[in-house]
Amino acid sequence: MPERTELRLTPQRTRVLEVLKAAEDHPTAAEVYERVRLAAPGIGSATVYRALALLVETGHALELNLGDGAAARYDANTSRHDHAVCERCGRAADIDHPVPDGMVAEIARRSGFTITGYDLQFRGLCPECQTAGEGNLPGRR
Amino acid sequence: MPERTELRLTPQRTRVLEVLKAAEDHPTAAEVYERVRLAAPGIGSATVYRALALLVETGHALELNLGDGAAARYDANTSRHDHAVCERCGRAADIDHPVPDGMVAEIARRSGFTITGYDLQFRGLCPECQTAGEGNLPGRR
DNA sequence: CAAACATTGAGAACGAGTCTCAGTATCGCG
DNA sequence: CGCGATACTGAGACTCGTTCTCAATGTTTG
Repeated sequence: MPERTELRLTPQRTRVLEVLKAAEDHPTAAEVYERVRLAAPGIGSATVYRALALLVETGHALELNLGDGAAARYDANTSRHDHAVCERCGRAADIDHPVPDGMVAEIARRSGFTITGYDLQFRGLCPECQTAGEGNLPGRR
Repeated sequence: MPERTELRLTPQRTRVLEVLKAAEDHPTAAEVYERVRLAAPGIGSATVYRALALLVETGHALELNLGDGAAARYDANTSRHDHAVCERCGRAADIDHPVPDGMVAEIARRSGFTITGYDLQFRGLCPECQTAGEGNLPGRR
């Protein structure tokens, strides 16, 4: 895999990376763009999208696909981890419990695919929503 | 739990369901639309999208979000299974190899979530794209 | 310094999907 | 059967997130 490692650190890219690192949540590209604009109003969306792609490519960020047809989310925590997504409030908890290598190998063997990775999200109710009962969900579609 | 149970089986909806059931692959909505048009040239895309949403809602089909901003895909096989997605051509193969219950229980215990299910997609290269080398990808952007 | 190359911002273009609207089909009921 | 209420349809305009194009600007290297 022709991994790209080098990246010219322009002011724009620095800001994108800063926003990502400061983010407590897992912002979408559009959200990153919004936040970067606060600090650098003149920046173009194309630049932010390009920067994000570059950061992912160079291993400085992860792109998460949390299903649901939602837009990809970005995460400056580049270590491998999965998520448990609350079906009620949308909160995502980090899960650090990889699928066993043996299972991946077995699936590769059966399917004929060369497996380079996987995305795994658990669905359920977070502890808060379990106790909160059937009341007030926030404005999730 | 199924909010909506009734569904009027119009000719258009019947065709959409037929196409889905006949599909060996996991067509996107746009592909379903194309195929339905072969049999019913006058049909509108809105009708197909509406029919697909309805089929998913009534439990006759599954909607797969295979990540990466790709279009949703539909599957008339409504039993639990996962997918391996080709990063090159987008094709999805069925994977019938569930995550062990023990692992799910362990994750529930550690995270405090009540886990009701999970979505798992493997990424990689399908057999065809492995042998096809770096040449001719289909019209994937 | 100058040519070669990389990066940028603006906005056009794109593709998937949704919405609106007027017309048509179907249903329920007297 | 007749008729009004309701559901469904097709066309196409529209939205939204994202990518592309391109001229301008910045940076590197010889």
